[in-house]
Amino acid sequence: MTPVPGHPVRGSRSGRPIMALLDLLGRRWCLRILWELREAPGSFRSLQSRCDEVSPSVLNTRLAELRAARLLEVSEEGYRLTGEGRALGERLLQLSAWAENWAGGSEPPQAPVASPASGAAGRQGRGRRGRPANGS
Amino acid sequence: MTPVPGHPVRGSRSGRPIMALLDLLGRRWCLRILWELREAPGSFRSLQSRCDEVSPSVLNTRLAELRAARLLEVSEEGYRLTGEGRALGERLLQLSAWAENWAGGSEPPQAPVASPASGAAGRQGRGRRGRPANGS
DNA sequence: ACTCCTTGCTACTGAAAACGTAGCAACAAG
DNA sequence: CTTGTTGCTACGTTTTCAGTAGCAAGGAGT
Repeated sequence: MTPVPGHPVRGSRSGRPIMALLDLLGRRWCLRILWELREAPGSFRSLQSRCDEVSPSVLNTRLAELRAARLLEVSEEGYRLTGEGRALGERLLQLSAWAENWAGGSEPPQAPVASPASGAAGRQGRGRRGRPANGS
Repeated sequence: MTPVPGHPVRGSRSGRPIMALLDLLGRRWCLRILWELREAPGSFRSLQSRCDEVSPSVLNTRLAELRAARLLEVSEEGYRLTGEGRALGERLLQLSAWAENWAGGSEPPQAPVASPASGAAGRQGRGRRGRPANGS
């Protein structure tokens, strides 16, 4: 089910547009697809290669969702953003600007914080303390 | 593995910060968590209820990732955004503004476009035409 | 017409991520 | 000591993704 503003989505039945958007954008490859199309429209297969060879099944699913959400459409030159999609793309561009700055502040990729690994959450002992979280 | 700007992430080995960000934000509940914390800090369980009872395992994973990404930290009042996190939150606010407009244009929730259902992609016949995609 | 190639997309299977529920340790209050 | 809350971990089920194979519908070349 494609999230559409105005009615409940995964994780929220409020129907608030932002929730529909957050659900839609929170799906894998969705942001990336918008990002790629923001630069230039493209065919299915071209888009697939630009998105690091994403599997066609997922790509097709995302494209269908994004079309249902009216963020992109099909044209002679392939898939491209709609007017609304382009407007959203502009916002994403600002995210990129933020990300550049973010990168500047976290260069040292030398085990900065422990990541919870793959599985469910992590390992470590058992319960924690009784208050906030493990101290900063 | 928590995506960090400066080195490869899921779906992109370019190391571009925007890719790390797109990967991070593309994970479920991530955007929502930032959104909720943007309004006010909160404890683990409070955050869990605000995020529609997200399962604690995923929440914990996301919180760990977001902390590793330095977007949020732990304080007396619970989890809260860092300076960078707050800056990102501002961008998300703009997304909300966009979403409101988006909602205005797509009110009619009466089977506007066929969603590809749950499974892999969809059904329908088999192959399509040989050109762009199924008409707009 | 007949190959050869490209494109859009579907099918199917195995792997990874998310869900959902249960429950423990560490306090705090009564 | 009992009751309640908080931060999380465990783990079995369900959903989503990934990966690969491949078909139908053109188009180009011959």
